[in-house]
Amino acid sequence: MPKIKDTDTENQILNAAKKVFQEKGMDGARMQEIADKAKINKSMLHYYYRSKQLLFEAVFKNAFALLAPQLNAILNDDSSIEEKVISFTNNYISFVVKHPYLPSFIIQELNRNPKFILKLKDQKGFPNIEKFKKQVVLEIEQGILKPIKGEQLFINILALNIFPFVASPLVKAFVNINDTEFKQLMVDRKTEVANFIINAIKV
Amino acid sequence: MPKIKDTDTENQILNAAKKVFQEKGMDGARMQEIADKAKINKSMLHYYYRSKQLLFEAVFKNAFALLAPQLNAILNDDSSIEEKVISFTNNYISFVVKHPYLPSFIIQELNRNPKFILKLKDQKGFPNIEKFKKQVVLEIEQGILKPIKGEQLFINILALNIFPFVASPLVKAFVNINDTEFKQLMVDRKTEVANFIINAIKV
DNA sequence: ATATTTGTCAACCAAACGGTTAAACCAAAT
DNA sequence: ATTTGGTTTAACCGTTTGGTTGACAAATAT
Repeated sequence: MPKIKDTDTENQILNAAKKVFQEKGMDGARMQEIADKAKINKSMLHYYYRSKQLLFEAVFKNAFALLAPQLNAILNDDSSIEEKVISFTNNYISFVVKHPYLPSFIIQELNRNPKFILKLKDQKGFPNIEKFKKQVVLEIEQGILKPIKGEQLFINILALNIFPFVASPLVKAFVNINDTEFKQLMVDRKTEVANFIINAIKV
Repeated sequence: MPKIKDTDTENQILNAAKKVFQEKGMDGARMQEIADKAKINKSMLHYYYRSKQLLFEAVFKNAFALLAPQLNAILNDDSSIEEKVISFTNNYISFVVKHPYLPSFIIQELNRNPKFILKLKDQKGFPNIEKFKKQVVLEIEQGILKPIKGEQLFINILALNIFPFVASPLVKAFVNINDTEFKQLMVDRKTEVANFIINAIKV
């Protein structure tokens, strides 16, 4: 071992690759731009990650690993559905503000290559809906919730939270607001969406 | 070999370009693939549309022109909010089944180039939310609806309807269902989503 | 019939792309 | 002091890309 494990370059590359891939997607990203942003020679990209595909997969898995815990919070936690809805909508907005390109990046790239998710599904920590479904059935039996399928409720929660960020240019144009007003509208949604869902499902 | 009155070529090109662009996006699309699919020489693409960018814009505007009337139905119609929600959720699913790649195509490409929507905003027929907002205020005053901002309600309606199609690979993986089950779930949503929204907003 | 315009194609082109190579570099081990 | 082996670089390579050219055929105008 000649040098003291110099993982710095590898990290610079991954950070630069994150930015470029998440902003431009696999097809739009250029290896040269990643190298420039990481301030290293283009050959280093291949030295550390062999190919564009493998570098991309490193970035993608990294991004997905950030998103998964957010979802597991609502799927595997032991609190009530109502509590889950409140905490999830609250947390998710803060999360997206930190990683603005992340949700649309994941969705866009999975649309480009839907088979890719199979590689992720096997890994532990991949969100699983079974516990959530049982909980919904139970709370309906207990007369807490109106009848609804767990799958549909989960899709609705995801949709109301994720969609405005994924489709933000469209939403801004339709609602006819600028970036500042949009940001405020999203902050308002922290309580707005939770109330909306709870009104919809509570008896 | 030109046959009798051949404006047909231009249409073949546009149809092929629609398929390729909507499936692979601007960056992933290849002019050669479009030419092959249209069964014409690659030079014809430039003869009729000058550049990849202009061909793409033709496809994009065409796609947007299909989506806009769907949204105007909920924004400018004279029926009640409840009726609008029911008819929109009902119609939208049928629409997406006919044009599966369309919503994610529009969203993806606007994320890639958000400025592009400014070109569309000027055109007449571009969805405008003002009438809808006034209607929401009115129905709240009349005691029909619970208090909610028109913008938020509109975003929620869009989200619940559009999101599952835009994020279909993700949804399929999380809910752990195959294509057939997903299709069924989407059909169920025709009534499911309408009920969900109405429960959430009706007094 | 002849000339002009429009439509079509095969061949070609320069630039950009992802990836490779071979040599230099440098800190630790001998 | 020399060897060693991971690290870095400039130059290079084959392929693909969007786009162009020039010749030519078909349709239309004269």
